[in-house]
Amino acid sequence: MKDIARRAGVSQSAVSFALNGRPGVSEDTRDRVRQVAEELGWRPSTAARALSGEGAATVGFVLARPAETLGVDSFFLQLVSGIQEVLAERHLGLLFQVVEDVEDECAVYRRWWAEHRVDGVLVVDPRTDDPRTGVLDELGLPGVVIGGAPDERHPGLSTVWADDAGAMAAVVDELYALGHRRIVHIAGLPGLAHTERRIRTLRAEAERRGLTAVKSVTTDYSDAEGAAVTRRVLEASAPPTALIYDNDVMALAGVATATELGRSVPADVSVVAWEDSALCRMVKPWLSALSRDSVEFGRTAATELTALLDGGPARTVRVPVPRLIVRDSTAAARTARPPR
Amino acid sequence: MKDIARRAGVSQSAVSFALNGRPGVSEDTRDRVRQVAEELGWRPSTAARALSGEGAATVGFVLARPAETLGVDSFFLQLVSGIQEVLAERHLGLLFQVVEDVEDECAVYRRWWAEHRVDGVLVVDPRTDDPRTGVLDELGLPGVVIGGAPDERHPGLSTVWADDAGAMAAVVDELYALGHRRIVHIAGLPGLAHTERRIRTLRAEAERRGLTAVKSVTTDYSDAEGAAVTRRVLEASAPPTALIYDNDVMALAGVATATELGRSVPADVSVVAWEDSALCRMVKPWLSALSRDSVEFGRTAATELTALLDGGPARTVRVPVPRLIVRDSTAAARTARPPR
DNA sequence: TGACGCCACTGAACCGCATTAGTACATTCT
DNA sequence: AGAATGTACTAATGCGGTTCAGTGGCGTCA
Repeated sequence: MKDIARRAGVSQSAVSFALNGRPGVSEDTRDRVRQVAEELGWRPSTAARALSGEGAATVGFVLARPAETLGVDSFFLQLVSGIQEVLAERHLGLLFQVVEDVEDECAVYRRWWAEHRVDGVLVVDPRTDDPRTGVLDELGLPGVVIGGAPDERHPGLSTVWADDAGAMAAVVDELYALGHRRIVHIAGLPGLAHTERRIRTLRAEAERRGLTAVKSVTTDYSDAEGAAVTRRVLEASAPPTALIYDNDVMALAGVATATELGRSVPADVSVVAWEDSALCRMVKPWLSALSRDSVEFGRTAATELTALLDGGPARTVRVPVPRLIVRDSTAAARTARPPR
Repeated sequence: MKDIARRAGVSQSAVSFALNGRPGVSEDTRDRVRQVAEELGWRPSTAARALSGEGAATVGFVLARPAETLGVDSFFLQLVSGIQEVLAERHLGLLFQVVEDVEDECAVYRRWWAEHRVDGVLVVDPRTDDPRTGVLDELGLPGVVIGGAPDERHPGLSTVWADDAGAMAAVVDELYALGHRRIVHIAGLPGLAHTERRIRTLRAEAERRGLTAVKSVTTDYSDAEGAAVTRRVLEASAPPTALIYDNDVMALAGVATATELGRSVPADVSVVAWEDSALCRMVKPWLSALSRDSVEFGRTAATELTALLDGGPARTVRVPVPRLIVRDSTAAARTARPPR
């Protein structure tokens, strides 16, 4: 900046004013300064900016998953991609970290905030009784909870959520209409807010219709557990005629398992996957799936965070309800008992 | 730091010395200062540190892929996870960005470097004739090329690479031993260095053995193209008896396509996937695959980068050759022509 | 025509840390 | 005892910006 000032024949402060669009310089000077800055390929040092109170121009994103669980999951990359799109426009950086669990995640938030590394964070996989929101509150760290329940009362935090309850209701509607009365929901990690929401909704929907053979089983989202649970429930007496999987990976594993057991999908058992991805169209039968736009989800979350950073109020935003894409893995329930 | 200085009854500089392990303070004072710092939960401001010449304590990672291509790909998340592990130990941040193409990627490097946002970067998906290495050289930005060919002569850059050539040779060996003479390699993006390496190696291996019905076809890694190419080559006259796919997603799509065409895997056609993941064990038949430890790959790359940042020399490191895990999708070639 | 206010700009302080030059005191050497 | 050396610490400076309190020139109005 000193160089620019010298070359433009003005003081350093004038340069600062000119470049930041503040009043105090004539348009002539402003243009001249801009031009010189351009020529010199000048870029403000984020460090210096941050030091003089401007914030770090960076937002944080922590993924609390053991490394081995980071498997075939298109959701996060797409989410991050959407987030990026919005952040990049505003020249905000994304600081990314993978940790083991939420405790570590809290520690990361504390460190980042203390080190003035980030201006805000995006929190994913909210849980029932989540320690992270409390920490953010305590620190005064602006944050957006992605996928959180809207009932959280942490005034400083925004929430972006999908209506899992509505989606689950729609799935049950569809299956019920097809004649399915025995349904098992192979859920994701217990403790995750959306897992609980889905489980609660399924139970409510079942009760409303007087269905007794409907239940949820939690898993760790892995293909292994998905397969294991599938085997267990299909081998029980009075096995379900429809299975709802909380992700595409388990759904695929489930179909493979069912096939091994001699059950045909969808003739003997219908399958619905909660996440839609290329996987769902990669095996026969193509999987009926709940589809949502993860990239857009990310965009929305990032937009909310930037609004928060601009001093806007915390908000709760609902993204569109996932749509059920009916493909080949759902069909009318057998009227008779499935074989053996 | 001012507070610490006051509370400990010393000057700010003494605090700096004490906390950074520099000489100039007695052990007594050092301990006292440390204790006070601890009590106050003090953390150095990275901005201030960066400003006084210490660097940004951050490394950059750019993914140049259109958002829609970021599909089911476990490789990157695992890689990043490994990178994180090493960086976290040293309290280095990871700045992450997704862009459309390598040109944008170069622009990001320039900006990051000009803004003093990063101390170094990790470059993935190196290409033949890659503009990025030149930019890094020009800027003097320390970098590690992940998956690069070792022959690049950019003295400042380290390279971490896997021996695709060796792996490809091993695969051809195996298939040849099984009696396969007509092989098609459904490759990834043309222009990627490792794609070219694999293609070259396959051609060389074929020539060495006098095989004429061996070829590579490039794709965009998507299941759609994988399926399309599979259909095309299997419907040709004298179709291949073995297919090598450059990723697991295409391999899966390929098996599905082959099945649709009435070809059985592995009886009619053998399939090898270049990347091993849960996907390979999620369908029947389980896919034979080339397996490597992506997390470890990430660790290695990050380690090289930290070495570079510490002023170490640029190095070229080879990670273990991917191993071929033989499962159920490879078998001896039919001696007779496959049906129709 | 002098007081007033506005505009365009400058000088200096400051952000939080690292670093270098300098200082006060104690110890050792001659 | 005075000089030389060393130790433990302090004061001052700079990193690259932002910002605030001036300052001088100029037009306006009474």
